[in-house]
Amino acid sequence: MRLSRYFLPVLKETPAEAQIVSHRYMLRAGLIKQAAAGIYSWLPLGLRVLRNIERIVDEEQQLAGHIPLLMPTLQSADLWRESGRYDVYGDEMLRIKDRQGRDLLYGPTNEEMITDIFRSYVSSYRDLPLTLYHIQWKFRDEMRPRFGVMRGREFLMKDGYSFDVDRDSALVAYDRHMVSYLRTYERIGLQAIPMRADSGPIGGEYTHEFLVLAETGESEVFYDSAILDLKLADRPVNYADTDQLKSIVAEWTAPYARTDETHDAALFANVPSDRQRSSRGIEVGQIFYFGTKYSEAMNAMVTNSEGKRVPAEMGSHGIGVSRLLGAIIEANHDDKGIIWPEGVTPFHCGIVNLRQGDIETDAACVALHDGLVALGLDPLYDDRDERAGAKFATMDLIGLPWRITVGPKGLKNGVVELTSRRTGETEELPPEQAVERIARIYAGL
RNA sequence: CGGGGCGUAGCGCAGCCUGGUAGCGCAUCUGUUUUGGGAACAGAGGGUCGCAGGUUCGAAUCCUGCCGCCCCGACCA
Repeated sequence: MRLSRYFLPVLKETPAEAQIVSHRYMLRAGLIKQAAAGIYSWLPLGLRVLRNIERIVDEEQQLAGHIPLLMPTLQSADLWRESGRYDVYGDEMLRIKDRQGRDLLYGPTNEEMITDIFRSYVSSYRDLPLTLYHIQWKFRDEMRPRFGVMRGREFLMKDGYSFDVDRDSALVAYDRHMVSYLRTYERIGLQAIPMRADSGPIGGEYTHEFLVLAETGESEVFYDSAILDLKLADRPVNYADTDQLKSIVAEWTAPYARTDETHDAALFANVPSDRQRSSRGIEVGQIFYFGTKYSEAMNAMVTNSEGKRVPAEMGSHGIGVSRLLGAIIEANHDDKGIIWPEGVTPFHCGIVNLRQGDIETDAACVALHDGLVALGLDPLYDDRDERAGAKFATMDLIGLPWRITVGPKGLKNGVVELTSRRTGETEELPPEQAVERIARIYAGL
């Protein structure tokens, strides 16, 4: 993509309303534009990142054997009356009337709708286990939206719902989700720690929140630093192997890690003192086994192997997709701008032409650009007639992890510069090798 | 929803207290010179001062109401 042909409205000055770094950079780098309190338009660059995250989440869910579908944003109030939540949910639910005076709502979550789909078609344990999920916009009319997409009213979320015939099998679904979430965050380039969460009035210990450590996080968290060393890395995961799932979950839930909601000072004291940590965290996902709350209320029954009709054992599991952008930036930035992890970067690398208009330099940039595109990569070529400083500032702000700098001086020696946004390290090498290097970096992703 | 603050050019702001027909920086456009880390000079365009009403000869400025946005709190992926 040529920058001169793209739509990238970067801001030199920080908009007054943005308080935290991720919000400021999202506005300045032209990722989003606020449409109303807690509601945002996704500009081209922001949309690219959002789609990348969505794609990774989607791929990992399907690897885990979960089935995608798509439910609407608008829902009829009837299902919510059936579950009893229409009156309970309160002002956070955006309620709408259509022209016939029927009560609709903009879905804040989808337990009712998925339970209705499930009960319409599934009646036997032979069709289980089943996990259905979608990635869809939600609306929760927060009292106080803030921090940009970290705490918007409209947000994109992957929400999945597991259905099983009994508790044991539902807990396998729970483990499967935890493993798939660990893989997802790792691919995105984030360290998200599963922490024992508060299960609320339903009770039970089977809920974990995934938190990204960041000063601007809204939750206070306490953990054993040993958990930071855990990595799935290239470990092969077989989702059919419930023992493997269980052992991975055991590994990640062994070190102490809790939010202030569930924090237990006595237990925390057992952690060796040099490993006791407390900090702030951003919640980017939650898994939750809640049993038969909705299946009983909405009569979602299945026949088990003994011929008995039992309510389905359910869990709901969410990843805040749009919120992840904010979390990624909070965890990956410096004073010049964003530093995207390779897994989600909107463009694989930037190409900076230091002498736009110089025939040889222009030709070298185009050759680099086309060479990368031929390998299936997506470079952003800054072909504006600007000074080097302005071009570098833009590249630093929008945070592409790699930059190739092309100028007449280097070309005289047959080299271009390859610079890492994260480390700032620069290496001179022939253009063809720069292309190969970029290709190799992205090969496994 | 309670408390506080803000709304003036695309962005960041001054002017308001003490009323007299709108200004600065950046950005934009034209031209010239420039070009290895946010260029210089010259010129130009762009605003019903959030909306409505009131006071006044006259309102960005004073008064009233409304709308929007931000911050702190209680609630949340």
